[in-house]
Amino acid sequence: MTDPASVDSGIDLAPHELRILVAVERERGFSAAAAALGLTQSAVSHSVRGSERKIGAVLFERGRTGARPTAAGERAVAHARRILRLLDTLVAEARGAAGGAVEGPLRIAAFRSVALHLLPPVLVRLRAAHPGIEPEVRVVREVGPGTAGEVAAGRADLAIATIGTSSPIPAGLVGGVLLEEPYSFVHPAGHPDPRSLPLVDWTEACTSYTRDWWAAQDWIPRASMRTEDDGAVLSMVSAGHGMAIMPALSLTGAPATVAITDLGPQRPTREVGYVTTPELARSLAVRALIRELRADRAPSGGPDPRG
Amino acid sequence: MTDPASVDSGIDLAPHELRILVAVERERGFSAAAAALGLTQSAVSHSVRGSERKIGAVLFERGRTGARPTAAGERAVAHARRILRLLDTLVAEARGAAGGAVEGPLRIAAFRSVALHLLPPVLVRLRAAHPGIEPEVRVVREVGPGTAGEVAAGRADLAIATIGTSSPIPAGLVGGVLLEEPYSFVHPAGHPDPRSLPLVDWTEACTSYTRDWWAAQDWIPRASMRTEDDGAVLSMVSAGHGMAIMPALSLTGAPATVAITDLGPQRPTREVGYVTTPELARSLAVRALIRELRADRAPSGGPDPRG
DNA sequence: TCGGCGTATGAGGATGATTCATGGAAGGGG
DNA sequence: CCCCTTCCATGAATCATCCTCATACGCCGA
Repeated sequence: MTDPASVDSGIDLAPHELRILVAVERERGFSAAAAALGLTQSAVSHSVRGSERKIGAVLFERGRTGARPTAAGERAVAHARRILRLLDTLVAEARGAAGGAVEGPLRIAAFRSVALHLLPPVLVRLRAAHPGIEPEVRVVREVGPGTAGEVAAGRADLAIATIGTSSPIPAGLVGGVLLEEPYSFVHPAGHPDPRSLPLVDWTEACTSYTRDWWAAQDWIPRASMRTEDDGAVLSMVSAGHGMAIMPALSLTGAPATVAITDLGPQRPTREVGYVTTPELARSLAVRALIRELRADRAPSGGPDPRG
Repeated sequence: MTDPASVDSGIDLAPHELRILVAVERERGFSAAAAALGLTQSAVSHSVRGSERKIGAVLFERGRTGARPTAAGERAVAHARRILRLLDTLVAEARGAAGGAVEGPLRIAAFRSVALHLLPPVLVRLRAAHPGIEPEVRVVREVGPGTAGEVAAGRADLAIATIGTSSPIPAGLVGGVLLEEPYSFVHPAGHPDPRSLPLVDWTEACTSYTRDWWAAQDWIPRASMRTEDDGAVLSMVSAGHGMAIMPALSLTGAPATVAITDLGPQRPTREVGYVTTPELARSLAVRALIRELRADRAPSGGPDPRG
């Protein structure tokens, strides 16, 4: 401290310190973070204390129930995540530039219907083309920050998200539209008057997309029910308890007990696309995945919106 | 490689290793880098060797004349600079969040006319709003990678660059347009037939912008001369040795010995904007600078292109 | 063949990270 | 009220890592 030359030796945080900060924030506690990292609680305590001394600010409020980040801690953790990701891409890109194969983990955030029905064949082809890539799909609710929020927070490399005027690509991220899928009218097969059934909705339903459509209809649902996810909606409809307006992806592999009716040219639609960071968009693994996603979309028709 | 458990302990490079890579690239040699960092040549050699082992690629070609980066090394060094910068901002912003102030250096790359005529009032207001910020402007020729290249290489935090179809924002970076400035016809005041004078050009002139305009004109310059920069162009014109087509910023504070003629509605224009990395776009200092840049642009008219 | 200029390498010491063992503080039952 | 659990903090010992010193290697030009 007294010697100015001694300052330059250690103002910056080492990667393991950054990892510890991120883990403490994620696990909401020192002990839990230590367990998650395979370290001792003491090591985490020492490391956080050292980081705080280097930075000169308290990063976590320690309490009875664990540790929660302060305002300074929030910022530090957000930067830490991005730095760690850049460190990974540094290694990956340098390897790639050296002529090596594409390899390493690839964290994908997707909502349920995409993870179940769109990604599997894509990832099969991706692994066939690039055996070194290890895709990890995490299902994320498309509410709040949604899947794109996972990318923004550094917890995912690429997100499959609904893209539109009401949910644009977040600032600082890049992305593109993969497919525009129509909503269809789903109802129990053989029901005499399915429109009299209550409407079954779910939390992630993009109501803003369908609201305009409802407003233009001459019939409105008798009642409405809300369920957990689109799979549950399909179960309800299949059991004859209601009808629903669902996007095509959620209807993939629907049982024969439900009937699907096209809503005609005025039907509502939603656009599904990918979102990633500009950095990762340049990485070979992410580009390979986007290529496969596009190749998957291509046979189903539609012009290429790519620039 | 043989022990899988040993892999997770150290794939990522420590800050001091990144610093050494950057120094070797800058100093073009291990010994010179060691001297610059106050280390031993042996330490640099060990460190680079360790980094190469972790990455799995040769980063520098060693020879009797020193060391030069390979393709993999180029990428690694560019990432290293950006990571080191992010580490600095992490500390600075965490301190700021705790103390309430934004502080630290802010490296701006700009071409000559912007540095002379656009930035000064902006930086005055920036320093007034955030006394802790220390802006450092570096004048960079807008040729080759240009100012945006400085950001991509991690040598600047934000670049003022010309943005257009022929020079888009580089992949992996983000940016926005600040102003669209017209080119004007500059000639010696009082000259009877300025169009008969030779055209004075300079290295950075965005000839692609003006070329189309020339093609649509019914008069072509008699001859052309090339000078060092736009300031020299203005001197030549002022001395009566030629005429030129120059953007508005370069004409700020032009002497009374030159006359400026508007080229009418068909005049060529160029767009001037900022370019930064997605990570730094989230930092407080960069955001404050962009805010002041926008505030400066606003009074001169034009809609806000920002999303 | 010999300096001069680069880098590579091995051994030893300093620096720092992790662990072990222990202490303190705050709730929640009995 | 006491105990028990669950957190985090702290000090000393252990262990890994980084740095330096000394030296070896390769390459050029005189």
